[in-house]
Amino acid sequence: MAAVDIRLPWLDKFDGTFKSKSKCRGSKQLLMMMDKGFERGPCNDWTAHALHSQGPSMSKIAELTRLSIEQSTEEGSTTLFTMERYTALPSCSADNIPDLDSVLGTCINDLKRSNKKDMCRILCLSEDVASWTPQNVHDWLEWVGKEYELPKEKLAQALTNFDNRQLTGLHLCSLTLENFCSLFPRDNGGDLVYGLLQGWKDDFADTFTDGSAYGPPVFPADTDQPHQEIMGPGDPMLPGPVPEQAQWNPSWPMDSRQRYDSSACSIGTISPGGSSSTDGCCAQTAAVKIEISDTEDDEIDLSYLRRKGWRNPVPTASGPGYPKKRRSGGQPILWLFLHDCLAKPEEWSHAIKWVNRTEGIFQFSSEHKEKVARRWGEIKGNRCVMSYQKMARSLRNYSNNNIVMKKVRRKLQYQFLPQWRHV
DNA sequence: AAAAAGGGGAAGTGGG
DNA sequence: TCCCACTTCCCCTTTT
Repeated sequence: MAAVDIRLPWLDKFDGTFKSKSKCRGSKQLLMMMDKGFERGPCNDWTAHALHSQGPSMSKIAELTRLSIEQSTEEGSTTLFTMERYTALPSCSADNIPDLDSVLGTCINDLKRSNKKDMCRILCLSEDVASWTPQNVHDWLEWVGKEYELPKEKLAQALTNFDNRQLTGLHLCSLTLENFCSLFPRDNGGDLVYGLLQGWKDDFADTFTDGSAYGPPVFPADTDQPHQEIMGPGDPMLPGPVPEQAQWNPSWPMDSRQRYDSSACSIGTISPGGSSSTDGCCAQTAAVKIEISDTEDDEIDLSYLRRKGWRNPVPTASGPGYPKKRRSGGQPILWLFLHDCLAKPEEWSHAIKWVNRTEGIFQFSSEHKEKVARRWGEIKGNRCVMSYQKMARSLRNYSNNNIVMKKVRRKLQYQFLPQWRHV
């Protein structure tokens, strides 16, 4: 097997000296080595050299870190893994050995944060979305539009919509996907922008925990509070005093209006304000619908997403990772189906449940995981009975697209990546 | 050592 | 015809 040298180009931004060097074999040893190599503190730099016996895991690392692998030298049947000068290490202890995912995840988040902080400086924005003025909202949308090469006319139209309503950052935080897309249509890239907004909020959420902004997530499953509409009364698009409940509440994604008619086993369109029934043959399962206009005239080329590689760091043979447009009547999507199961703990918690809702980590039950799989197979109308093994194969494909990752060394645990933690 | 879980290549399927 | 999002099969590795 060829040696693989992974270099993190952006690490050149960091100064510092190496603090530890060691070698090991196998993932466990790698983690232990990391544990020893890491030291608490804000600026520990390190170099880790590990000899892996598993080639595929290197591909996974590359996917996780949006890196390309350059094969360099042969070294027996091992793979050489190199990382250099990594800063902002997670805390480590004997009881809390970081796994590679979390370490690299921290790495990536630091970079994203760094970029966003730069962008905040350039645009004179607060990192706290909730404190943005209407002008800040305008500037941010404009920047996103340019950064992601959204069509100019469509962007201008959306900017006008936001400007006319003088929406502040707090309003922005409170918008449901549906409401957001009524101002910035999906076909014009609204869902992309909304996803970015969620990622932006997620990345800085822990910075603003005093309740002044969007506070820590509260989920229906975690509380006895009923699901509340988070916008004020009347026109949800109108600015004005935002009620206390208008803090960002990730319960938004499970708006009951965003469900597809599972009895038809297809993703349909439900008009805003309407309701959908989950009665019928598939009543016990309803995946979250993503409403997509069927109007061909309004369709735009979504290749900008592909060019930017958003959510699809590593090109795959099967194409980019951005969820494809689905027309009314399209096929159900697995990760949406899982979201829906997770949103119904009273029905599914014995088979699948959140381990950490904030982090998007969920787990299948060893005993009842097949039930989820069977249900999925029924919804898909498969010829054969769906098994967990086969469903898990599909889930593993999601790792190519950075939608869902397997939690390393956590049996039956998976994690939605930030953009996909809410639907 | 055995079972369960994890992993990935590759070909197939069906809808749009 | 092509693309996408799986599905299916198979076989190997890792973990428990």
